[in-house]
Amino acid sequence: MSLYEEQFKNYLKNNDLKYTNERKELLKAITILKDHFHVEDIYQQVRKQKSDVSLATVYRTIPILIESGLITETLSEGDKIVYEKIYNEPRHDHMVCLNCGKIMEFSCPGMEKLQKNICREHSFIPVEHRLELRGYCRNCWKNIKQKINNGKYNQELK
Amino acid sequence: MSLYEEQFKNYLKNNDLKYTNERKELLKAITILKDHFHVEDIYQQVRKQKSDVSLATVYRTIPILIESGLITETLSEGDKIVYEKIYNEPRHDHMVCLNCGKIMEFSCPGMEKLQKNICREHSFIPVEHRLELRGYCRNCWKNIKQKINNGKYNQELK
DNA sequence: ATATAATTGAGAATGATTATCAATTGCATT
DNA sequence: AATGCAATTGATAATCATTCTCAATTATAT
Ligand SMILES: [Mn+2]
Ligand SMILES: [Mn+2]
Ligand SMILES: [Zn+2]
Ligand SMILES: [Zn+2]
Repeated sequence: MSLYEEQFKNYLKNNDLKYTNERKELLKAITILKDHFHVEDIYQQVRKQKSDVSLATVYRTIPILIESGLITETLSEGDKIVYEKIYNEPRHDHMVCLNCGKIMEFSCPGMEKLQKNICREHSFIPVEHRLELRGYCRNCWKNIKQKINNGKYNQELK
Repeated sequence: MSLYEEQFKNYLKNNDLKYTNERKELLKAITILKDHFHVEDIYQQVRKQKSDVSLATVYRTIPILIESGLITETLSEGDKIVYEKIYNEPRHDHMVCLNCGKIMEFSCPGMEKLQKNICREHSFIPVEHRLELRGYCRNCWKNIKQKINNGKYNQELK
């Protein structure tokens, strides 16, 4: 039994929740998914596993996966929420390109330290943080500069 | 004419947009609103001004207010988005209490510097950032500790 | 005053998420 | 292994914030 499964089953047991086939499939799905994913990605992955888990159950299970420390809500793009695995994964924050939507990861221990100081100063007990840098990735910025030089920077970028 | 109005009218003119009565009322509304507010707060404020601006127009105007640099999308609580004024206001970030929802502000120049460095390292051109610390405010944490001591920390906190 | 493109309100539509509820199932206990 | 029961599920309806549609209105350049 993987550490992932161990962690999940422990959480379920401690909360009088059952380890159902659907939850087994959903656990498998997120272990397979890479990087950042949407609710719909999870749903599509269980379907690839030839399982009939309903979308309602996907939604119902997400809070459990979060509570059990396996995934987290990373950021929201428009109305869709982006999730990712966090169990045994290194902490990190995100840069999002405003043009192509690419998500890049980085980590910065110095920043964490500053955050802790600030919390102490305000008697605030931190549980989690979310830092999102929005701007333009190398490629998109190159394209934008080009269009500006050609006088084509009217309305649309893409 | 206030700086606020000046800024707004300039933006409108530069983009072939009209300075309508509805936009006048909405501008007035956000100058009156304090701190962090929701779409519904803006709508309620224009109604207090005895104006019949429709909710659709409130939604339509928000992107314009953002584009013209008057307000910004600060954070999202659940499905509702929280806005605040930024014109001539000092930059800052937010702490949100997971128990009572209180939003506290802070600023940290050191953090801004680190962010710039990271962007440079990744050839990322930053436009804006959003940092949100989630945890428990002084009061809520005090209550929580008390309940733990009394063995009452079963499910609900509040 | 006129022309024209932008704007508006009302209400329909969208789309992600949540709630409902009868049928099913995991699992602790005989 | 059979029983009992609370937890779970799928199907589908409901929510609710936001966006879209379109005919009627309005701001602004000339
Ligand atoms: Mn990530
Ligand atoms: Mn603020
Ligand atoms: Zn990009
Ligand atoms: Zn609090």
